[in-house]
Amino acid sequence: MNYWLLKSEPGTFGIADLEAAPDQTTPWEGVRNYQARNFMRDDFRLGDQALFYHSGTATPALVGIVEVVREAYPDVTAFDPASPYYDPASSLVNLRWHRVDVRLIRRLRRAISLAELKQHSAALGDFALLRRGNRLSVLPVSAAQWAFILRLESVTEAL
DNA sequence: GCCAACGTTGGC
DNA sequence: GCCAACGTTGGC
Repeated sequence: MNYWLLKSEPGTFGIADLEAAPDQTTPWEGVRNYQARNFMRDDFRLGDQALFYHSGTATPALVGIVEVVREAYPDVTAFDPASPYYDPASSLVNLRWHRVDVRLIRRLRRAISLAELKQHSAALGDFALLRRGNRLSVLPVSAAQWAFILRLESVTEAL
């Protein structure tokens, strides 16, 4: 089983939107970065879990845990000229973009902010989220990082 | 709103 | 294949 982190701006699609979605499940679509796509297309497996991260907010933070319930399939938003994710270079015979489906497992008991994660950068090791200038919207999380973050969830923030 | 990081595009 | 221009991301 692999662990991941998925970024989303809550103004576009936040954890509240996922909670409100049918079966608390959503296609993770609109990813238009090759490295992020490759993770989803090549490495996302049924049952993999991912941290749900809110970006572009006053306090960017981890807010939930989701599970992969469908492996990669065509991201048809790329075919729709009316979609903000439209990409005329993608078609069914020359498929460029993929999506997966994820289902909410649960919210975190408390949001864990980026600032808090940075305080634990030594324990987290080489964490893609904390790498300088990282803008990847889909990134891997090691089993050790995953376990550490879930332990952190149970701890009152030491500030 | 600013700006650094960095991916993509396209001319050559 | 190089690289400048440009666009986007995302923290602050």
